[in-house]
Amino acid sequence: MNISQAAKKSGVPAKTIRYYESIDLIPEAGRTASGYRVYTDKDVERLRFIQHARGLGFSVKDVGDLLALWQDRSRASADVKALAARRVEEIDRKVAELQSMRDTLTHLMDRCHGDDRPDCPILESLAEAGDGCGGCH
Amino acid sequence: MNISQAAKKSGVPAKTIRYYESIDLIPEAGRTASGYRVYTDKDVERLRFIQHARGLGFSVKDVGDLLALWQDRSRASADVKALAARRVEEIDRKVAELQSMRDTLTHLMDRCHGDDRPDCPILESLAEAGDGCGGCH
DNA sequence: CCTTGACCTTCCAGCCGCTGGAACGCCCAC
DNA sequence: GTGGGCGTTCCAGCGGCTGGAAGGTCAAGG
Repeated sequence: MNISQAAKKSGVPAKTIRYYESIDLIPEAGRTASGYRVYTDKDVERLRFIQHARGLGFSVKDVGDLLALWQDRSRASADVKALAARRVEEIDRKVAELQSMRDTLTHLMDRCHGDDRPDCPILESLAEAGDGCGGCH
Repeated sequence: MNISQAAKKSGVPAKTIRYYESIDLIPEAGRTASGYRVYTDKDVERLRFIQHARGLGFSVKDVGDLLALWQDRSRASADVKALAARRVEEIDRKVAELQSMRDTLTHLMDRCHGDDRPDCPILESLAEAGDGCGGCH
């Protein structure tokens, strides 16, 4: 099958497949006499694997490691689990960071009239604050 | 004061200050006879404003808008509040996405032994799943 | 006065993970 | 044979910096 069919079946855009090949995340595809890339069902399976892993937010590098583990019949499941655990930690850090931004923002918004007067604690806080709260309490 | 002092006072690295100037987020700094950039306390104040806004995750473009509103004495606080509200929405979307990844990952991890056997529902799910759950229930 | 070393300048490259577009070739149906 | 829809390559750009090279400047110490 050619690249656009592999793209459709795997959910990975054709451009992205070529990109993955260029960074050696996937092996070089076979070619027809005229230079078109050719994909097998196995290739598509691999692409789907990648797509799912990326969907869980794994970096391309980590996806590479996951692919290697997937391929390796003598892998230890502990290695996979460790990768997943690191990803969860990463997510937790990001969520905590976002939540803290959210808390600051909503707090400031509560104290802002939001009308046509210029008076605005949000701007005041951005101008003054070190702690995101502008010494408001 | 020169750029490294402005950097220290504002918390924005010197390189980043130059970058902000290059993308016109801040006006061109004054120069000494020998070409060194010169900053005033007002410049530092602006940089601190930027730093705080970036710390709340506003894009550089949005920071530009916030700066403009800050400068504009006849602004409506509603405009600022709207920007903040959009940022909160953005955060909520991101948190929801991360949480859903987290849920999938922890669910898969629960079902993975994590020992030296190769058997691993995490890899199986990545290989099979459309829903991130590999038809496990 | 000269050297040293810490600063400053500019410009170019690279990070990540694609994505768009230009400029070209190929293949099939009409 | 011609039109359009595939494929190919390569280069550029997104955001938000960050690192490094190559060179100029400045203040302190010998």
